[in-house]
Amino acid sequence: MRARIEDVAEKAGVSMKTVSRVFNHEPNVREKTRLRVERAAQALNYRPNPSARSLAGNRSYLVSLVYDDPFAGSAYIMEIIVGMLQACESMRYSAMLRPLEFSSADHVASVENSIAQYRPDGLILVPPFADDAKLLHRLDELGARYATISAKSKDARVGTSLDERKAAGEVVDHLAALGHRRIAHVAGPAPHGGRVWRLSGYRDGLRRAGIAYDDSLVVDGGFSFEAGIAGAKQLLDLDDPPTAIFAANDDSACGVMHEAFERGLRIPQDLSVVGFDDTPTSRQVWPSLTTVRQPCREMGRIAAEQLLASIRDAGAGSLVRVPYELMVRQSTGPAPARTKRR
Amino acid sequence: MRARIEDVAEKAGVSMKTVSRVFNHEPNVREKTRLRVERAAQALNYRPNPSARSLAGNRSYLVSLVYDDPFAGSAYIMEIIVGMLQACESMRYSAMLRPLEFSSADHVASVENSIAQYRPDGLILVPPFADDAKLLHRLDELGARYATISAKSKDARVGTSLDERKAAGEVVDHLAALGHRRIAHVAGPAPHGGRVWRLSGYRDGLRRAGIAYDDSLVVDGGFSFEAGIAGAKQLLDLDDPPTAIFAANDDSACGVMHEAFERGLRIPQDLSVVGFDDTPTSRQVWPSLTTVRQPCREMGRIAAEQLLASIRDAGAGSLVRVPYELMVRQSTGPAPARTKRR
DNA sequence: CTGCGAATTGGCAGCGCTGTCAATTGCGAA
DNA sequence: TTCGCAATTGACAGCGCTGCCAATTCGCAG
Repeated sequence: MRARIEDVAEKAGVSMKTVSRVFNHEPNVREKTRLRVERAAQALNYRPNPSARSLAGNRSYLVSLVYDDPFAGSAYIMEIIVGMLQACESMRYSAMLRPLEFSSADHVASVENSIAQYRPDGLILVPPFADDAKLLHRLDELGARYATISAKSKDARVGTSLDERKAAGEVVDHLAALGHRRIAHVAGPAPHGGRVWRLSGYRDGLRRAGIAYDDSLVVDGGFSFEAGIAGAKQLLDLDDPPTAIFAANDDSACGVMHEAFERGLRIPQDLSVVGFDDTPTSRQVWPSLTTVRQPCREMGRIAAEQLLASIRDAGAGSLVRVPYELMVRQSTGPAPARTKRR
Repeated sequence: MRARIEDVAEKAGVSMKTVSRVFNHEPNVREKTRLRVERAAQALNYRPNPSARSLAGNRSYLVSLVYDDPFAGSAYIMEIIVGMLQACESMRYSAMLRPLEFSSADHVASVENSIAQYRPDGLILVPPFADDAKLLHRLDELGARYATISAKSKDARVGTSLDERKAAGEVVDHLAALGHRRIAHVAGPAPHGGRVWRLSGYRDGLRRAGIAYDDSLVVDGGFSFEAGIAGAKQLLDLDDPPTAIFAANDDSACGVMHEAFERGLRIPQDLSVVGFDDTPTSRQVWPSLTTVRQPCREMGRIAAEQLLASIRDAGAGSLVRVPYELMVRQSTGPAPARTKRR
C-alpha cells in the first residue's frame, strides 16, 4: 500500500507532525532533521494525500477559473488556462475549470453555487464575470478571494489589467497614419467590458486624428466569426463604405476578412482590417492579421500568482498592469485612393 | 458555519449514514426517508465536503486529461476538454488538466508521478500518449483506469477511436475525383499515431485512384503552422509540383495555404489544400478549408463517460468508434490543366 | 555549572465523510 | 397472529493529515 505520513515519520525517527512541517515548508525544523525526513520520504516514495491535507487543513488547494460557457474553446481562454496552470503547478495548487452561463438568470447565484460545491481557495474571473460589479461585491461579502483578468480596474484589487482603451486608440492611430479616414468599428457584445473600452479607445483615436465620429460606422457585433461577417455585410453595404475596419477581436476580424473576400475585395489594398487579441489564428490567416497582442498566457499566470499570494496572506496580491503590443502585419495598408465604391 | 452531514441527519431525524446513502444514490432507502433527507439538506443548503468524501471513500472523484504540453492551447485539446467537462459535470466528477512533456526523458515516469501525486480515479489519454504501448502496459500493471482518444485501437479497451486511415483515404478519393493526379502529403510528426494512419490512408487513396506512390510528394511535417509552411516550400519548389496538398492537420494546412498565397498561387484554382480536424480556424480562413471533421467535443465527452463507467465497475466501458465527416469547402477544386509550373 | 528564553519536536484530537457490520423494521406466507 | 427473510437504518471506527498546545532540547549569559 501507499506510504502514509506515519510511515515516513517512523522511518525517519520523528513524529508525524515534523514530517508535516517539512512538507509544508514550515519554519523551525533543524536542517539535519529536514534532510532525514526528506530521505525517508524519498525512500518510501511518499506523497501527501491531498484529500486528507485539505480536510485537516480546511483548505482545498484549488483555484477555479470562471468563464463564460459559450467562450469555452476560445483561444483566449485556452491561453489563460495554460498560464494559470503554470502558476498553480509551481505552488502545488490545482486548477479547476468552471464554465458557467453568464447570461443565465442569475450568474451570481451560479458562482456562489460553484463555490459552495467545490470550495476553491480562490477564483480567477475573466470578462464578463470580471466586469460585473454585483458579483465582485457579493464575493467580497462572502469573504471569497478572487483575482480578475480584465481591462477595467475600478472594482478590482487583485489580478491583471490591460489598457484596452489605449490599445484601441493606437489601432486607430495606426490606421489614420496610413491615410484612412473612414474607419469603422465592429463592436463587442454588450455585457463585456471589452466592448466599452475598445469602443472608447476607437473614439479617442478618431478624435486625435481629427475625424468626426460617424454613428453609421459602428455596428453592434460580438466576439464571433459570424458576428464579424454580419458586421462587415452591414458596413460594406454602406453607400460610402469604410476603407478600414477595426473589429473587436480576432475572431470577428476573420469574419470581416471573409466577407470582404467574398465580395472580391483585396486586403489590404481595398480594405484594411484589424483585430484584437493576437490569437494563433490571426497569424495563420492570409494575409496575416494586424492586431493587438494581449499576453493572455502571462495574464493567466500573473493572475494566479497574485491570487495565490492573496490567499497566503490577506492584503497581499495586487493588480498588475500588463503591456499590450500593436502587431502590425499584412492586413493593413495605405488607404485606397478615395472613390465611392460599390 | 457550513452545514455538515451530521446537521442534516439531525434535522431529518435519521443517521448520518442514511444521509450519505441519499447523496450517493445508494439503493435501499425508502422514498419517504429520501424526501425527508433531501428537504433537510435543502433547508440547510448542505453540500458534501469533497475532501472528506474522498478521504473516507478512498476515491478522488477526479479524472485527469494527459496531453502533450506543447499542444496545450491547440483547438483540438480545447474541444476535448470541453466535452470531458460536460461528462464530468453530470457525474459530479472533477476534471484535471495534466500537460506533460511527451518528449521528456521518461514520459511513463512522469505519468506515474502525476498519478501518485493527484490520485485521479482515472486518466484520459490523447495522442501521442494514447498511442504509446509501453505507457498503456504500465498503467495496466498499476491497475490504473484509463480511456484513450485515438485512431489506433489495438491496445485500447476503453475510449474512442476514429478511422483516420479511412478518412485520409476519402480525402484522396475526393481530390482524385476532382482530377488531381499529383497529390502531395505533408505528414504528421513521427511519434504520433496520427502520422501513420493518415499516411496509410493517403496511400490507400492513391492506390484506388491508380496513382503511383511518389516518394518526393510526401514530406515530413508536423502539426504546426510552421511545419505546413516548410512542407509547402519543399513541395512547391519541386520541378513538377503537386496540384493538391493534403496536410496532416488544419494548422499545417493553414501553413500550406499561407505559403501558396505568398507565391501568388490561387486556391483552389492553382492548388487544392485539405486539412484534418475541422478546427474553428479551418472555417475562418479564406478560402475556407476542406478538411475532415473529428467530433472532438463528443470524443472528449464519450471518452470521459466510458472512463467513468469503467471506474464504477471494472469491465464496463468500451471503445466507441466515432464518425468522421469529410467537410468539402472552398479550398479544393478541379485540377488545373496540366502544365509544368514553377 | 546553572538557569532561562528560544528553538525544536511531539502528542493527539478532530476535520466530515464512508465502509463494515449489526440492529431494526416491514411484509408476505404459514 | 407469528415467523423468516429481505429491506432499511444505525453505530462507529477510521481515512491521513494538520492545528493547537505541551514537552523537550538547545544555546548562551551569568
